[in-house]
Amino acid sequence: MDEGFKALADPTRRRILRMLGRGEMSAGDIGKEFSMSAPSISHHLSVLKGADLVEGRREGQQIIYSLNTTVTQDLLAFFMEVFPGKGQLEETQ
Amino acid sequence: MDEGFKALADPTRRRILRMLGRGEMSAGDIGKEFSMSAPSISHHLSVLKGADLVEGRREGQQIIYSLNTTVTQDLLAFFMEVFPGKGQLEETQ
DNA sequence: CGTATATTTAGATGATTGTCTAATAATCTA
DNA sequence: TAGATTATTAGACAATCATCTAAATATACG
Repeated sequence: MDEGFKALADPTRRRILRMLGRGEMSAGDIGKEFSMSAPSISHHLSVLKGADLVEGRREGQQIIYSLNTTVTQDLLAFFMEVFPGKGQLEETQ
Repeated sequence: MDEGFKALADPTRRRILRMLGRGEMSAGDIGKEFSMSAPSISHHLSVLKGADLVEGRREGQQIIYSLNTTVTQDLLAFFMEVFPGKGQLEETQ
């Protein structure tokens, strides 16, 4: 879970997760939305993959990335433990 | 919000948050549960305070720390945006 | 096969981070 | 006021991190 939180600590990676939350994308298409070199994006994708937050599959020349929700529960569980009763967004005004 | 996620990226700080989730504690009592110098703990508390995740008040010689939930919603909102429908822990098996 | 396209890997570099010891600050009490 | 206790600040250092360019890998297509 440490890797999960570390992966979330970078704004570029959080933005990538938000993008993938709207649907899967190729590495290249992800990179197009950032003013950053392709290797840097590849590095971030690798960190996200290492944290099991995304997964990638090859499709021809491209690699298609999508969310991997397997560790989501672990991350949320931390919030529930620390901030009980805040998980349901009940008190969002 | 960036500071919030950065603050969560360290296991010592997450453990401090869990401890404070069970009730407020003085800096010294927090430090006693770690094999780490007092200045290091103080540094972590400062990071947590800078991220608005905890707050501290002086009480005599001690400084009492407690959770500050003001940014919890922002952090949770990120999860909701990326992983919609996972917030209620409905699918926890 | 040879070239173009898509992506990753390798290696370098500057910035940030976590930790430590030593010193400082704030409060209490005799 | 002097000494003890609690906690922070200052400064140093090694490790990690985000980024870059250059090179390598993988696939597609003529």
